[in-house]
Amino acid sequence: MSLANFFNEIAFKWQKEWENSKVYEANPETDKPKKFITVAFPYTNSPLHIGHGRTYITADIYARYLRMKGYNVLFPFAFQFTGTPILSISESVKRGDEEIISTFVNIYQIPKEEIEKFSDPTYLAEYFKNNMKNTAKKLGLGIDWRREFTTVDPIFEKFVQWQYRKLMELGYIKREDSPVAYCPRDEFPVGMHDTKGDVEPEITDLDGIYFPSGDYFFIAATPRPETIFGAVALLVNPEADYVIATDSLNRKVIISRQAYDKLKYQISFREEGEKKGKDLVGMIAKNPVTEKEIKVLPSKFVDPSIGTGVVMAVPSHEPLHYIALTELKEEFELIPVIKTDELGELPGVEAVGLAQTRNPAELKDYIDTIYRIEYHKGIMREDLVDLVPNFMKEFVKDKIAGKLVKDAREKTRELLDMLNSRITIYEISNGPVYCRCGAEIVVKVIKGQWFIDYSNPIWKTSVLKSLDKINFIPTDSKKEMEKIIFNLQPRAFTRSRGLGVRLPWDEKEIIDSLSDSTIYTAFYTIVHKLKYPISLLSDKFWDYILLDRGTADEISKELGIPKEQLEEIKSEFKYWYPVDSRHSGRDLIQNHLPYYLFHHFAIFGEKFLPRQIVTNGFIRVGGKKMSKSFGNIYPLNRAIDEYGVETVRIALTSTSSISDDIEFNSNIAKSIAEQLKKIHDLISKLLEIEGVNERRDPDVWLLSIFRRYIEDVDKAYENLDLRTVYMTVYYTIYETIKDYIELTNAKINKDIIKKVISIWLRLMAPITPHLAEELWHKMSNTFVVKEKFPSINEVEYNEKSLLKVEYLRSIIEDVNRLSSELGKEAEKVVIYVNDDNNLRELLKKAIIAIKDRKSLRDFMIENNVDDKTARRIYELANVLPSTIRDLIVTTDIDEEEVIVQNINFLMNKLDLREMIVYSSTDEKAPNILGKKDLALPYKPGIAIL
RNA sequence: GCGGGGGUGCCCGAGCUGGUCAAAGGGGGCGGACUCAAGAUCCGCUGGCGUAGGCCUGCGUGGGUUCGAAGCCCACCCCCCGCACCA
Repeated sequence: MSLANFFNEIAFKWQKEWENSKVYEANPETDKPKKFITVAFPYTNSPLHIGHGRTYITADIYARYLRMKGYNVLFPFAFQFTGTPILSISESVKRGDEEIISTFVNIYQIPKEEIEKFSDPTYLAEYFKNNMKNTAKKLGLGIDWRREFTTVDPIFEKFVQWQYRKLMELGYIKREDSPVAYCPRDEFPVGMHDTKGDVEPEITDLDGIYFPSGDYFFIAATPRPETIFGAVALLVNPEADYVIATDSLNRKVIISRQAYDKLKYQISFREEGEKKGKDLVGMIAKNPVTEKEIKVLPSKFVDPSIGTGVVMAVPSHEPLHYIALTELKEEFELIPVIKTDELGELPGVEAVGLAQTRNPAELKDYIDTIYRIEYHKGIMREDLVDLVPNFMKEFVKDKIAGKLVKDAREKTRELLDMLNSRITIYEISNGPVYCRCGAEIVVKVIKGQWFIDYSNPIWKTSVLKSLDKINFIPTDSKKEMEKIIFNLQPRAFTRSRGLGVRLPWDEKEIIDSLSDSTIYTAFYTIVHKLKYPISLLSDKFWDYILLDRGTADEISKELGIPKEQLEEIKSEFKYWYPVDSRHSGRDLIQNHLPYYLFHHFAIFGEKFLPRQIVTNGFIRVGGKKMSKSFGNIYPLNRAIDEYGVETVRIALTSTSSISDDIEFNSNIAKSIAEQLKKIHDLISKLLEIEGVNERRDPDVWLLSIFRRYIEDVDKAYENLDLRTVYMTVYYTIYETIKDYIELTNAKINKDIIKKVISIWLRLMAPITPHLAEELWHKMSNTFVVKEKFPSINEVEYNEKSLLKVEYLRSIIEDVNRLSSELGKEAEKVVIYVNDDNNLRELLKKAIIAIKDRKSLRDFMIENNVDDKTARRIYELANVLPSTIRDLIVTTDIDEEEVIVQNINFLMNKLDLREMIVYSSTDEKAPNILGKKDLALPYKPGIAIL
């Protein structure tokens, strides 16, 4: 049987037992302190993968730890159905999309006949919900499943709608026009999951500037509106088609056909006529700010599909414009607009000279550099004032000339707006991007899009302030969160399609997934008790339960729900809330977690913010972040089958610190599995050995050292430093017990080993509960997962015994090291112990001084020693094993006596024929190999013969 | 640009509350055992010099703090990730 199967059989057995005994069903117990642990729930568009696993197992470990520490722990779970991807996948399946279907077949091994049914989005979501739930159970997550729900449950919809009516009342909802990526054929906004090759469409904005030309206006598109002062010509593509259209002010504008086809989704244009590009050439236009007359010229560089197909030429700052104009052999002016220290007066001209090329592709680096330097370091020239007509001079002088480009750009826009000469144009910057239906994605401006106003200064400030009340793990995540919240902008929170909750006041809109999942953790506390007709769950109901408004009598009368039931539901909410620890992946710091805090604050106020937020790093496979495009998604189920539950639980959570990414691969998993097997076998064997009853130094040493382990592991669990827990519990303790067996020559003390194993199993129970349970039942009939976490009071602590054994171990280690280095077996060993009491005292002082970070100089002055002695003693303090170093501060032993008492033990252990101990101050003792002089306190001189 | 995380030996990768750190663990390489042989498995070695617990070089580069720096501080170079309506 493989190791994976071996552990999985154990695991599944105990999972059944726990379920039968309802170990994880939590109900309010008013006399017991509670802990409420939640995780960010999964989106049900595919099975759980090992990335989910990390967050869920971490939370599970924490929940188990807290339960053992005596808390009443609630750890619930639910499923996110809301969102458009499920719909997109479903539609793709219906369409027979090979890419999607093969993902399900190859990565997730889903049967074909199931996939066919995915054309029903709800079926798909349900299918993956059940699949996920199964996997969660297999993982051993200790969840109270009575409280599971999905975000399309009618009760949940009621709950979310209540929340949004509250936000509306509070004035946190607003409407604005908003650009989105849009498929013109399907007629809906698209995201990454809707595009061919899963490309996220990115939107940038450009400025369209109106240049009057007789009865017409050319609209030139530019990313750098501030260079308008240097625009000395307009360029059009002579081969392209242009459209004449009227805008909302009834002006006749000219843009390319391709631009028109895209911009009609953003701006209300009405097509009036058509012109060839070459027919536009020769027209005279006017620069709207300088009012200079400029020519319309032909250039093949102008791409009619970019911007508006009309370009304002600024040869002074744009190398390509300079090239285009010089090639036309036209006379033109060079008007410098921006000055910088790094670039010359006319960067557009200079770049062409420097690059020694007229090829646009080769000039790209130069152009990027000019853009970057001018934007970040450039200053608008003072003489711009001379270029503009009188009525503009004051504005240009005050707001633009001499100002940083960064600021002047905004002011130039203002100027153009005052002249009614500017529009904003949106473009797909990484285009062309195609919809799965085949059509090219465009940008559409949605009129009156609903927004949540996260930029509201009072709301934002309150949330920022309240961060101090929350414990962040890792601590650095708080800083990150602060910055994100500080920069948080209003968020468009509704979509036109997909599964989810309808917006209560605009029922064709669906509240998007991140926005319906902001206070849903409150829902867990009561969902299992809400067995009422939907119609009864009015706003008054929620107000009473969650906000304590109104009286039970009043609500009971109005809704016909018994008063006692209302009171019970409310008190359950009050018992569990707020969340004590919220767990998620690190990526949610920039969206979900801030929203979670904003909404909690808005609805409940500061008192119900989560007490702690834990964010973990990602899981990498093959050195890369898991993603569909790398094809390296690792389903959790597969990992469990291949390596076993306990191995997966460790590999995904405990092999590195919480903020770091974890690499998951078979080598690591295998070595963990092997170690677990070793532990299993060792404990099983120890429980069978007869053992002795006498109590010797190594016995006391073992107990004493376990006291330290309890302390360390307890603290590590509390801080979710699972790496330390893992190293200590699964390796250090294992080695310690091996050492103990060695030290006692396998004559173990029965009671002591039982006690120590009991502690060991309880220390490992949060991380590997199944293994712990299996072994625990060899000693007891109770559930280890419900036992108390070990306390240091369970074991005696004797520093002297500790030091004695550590000292003997260090001698054994030293002798072994020396003899292996010499390449000869030790037969006879001579040991010199240093019993110079002054030196001992000094050493003790040095150890304390080092701990207190005292400088060498202070140490010298305080103890009246010279530089050389001080350095030597500092060095000695370093050389000592850390356990000994710590112990001799508070206790000491007579080295010679300890060795003499244990001389048989040492000789036995080292396989010696003879062993002699001398004191280094004994003048009669021979100085073999000069080792007598080498002896130092706790670091004896050793001669091997 | 802003924000986050990094640069470790032939390679991957731990360590990063300063001291058993010449630096865990793999992999690769070399040598050995087993084998007719190959594979698998097991053992040893894998910076240099030394061969009595030592010295030198060393954790991106250059400085600094300290009795002591891979770890802390400063500067520089380089790499990766995120930046919104997407779960």
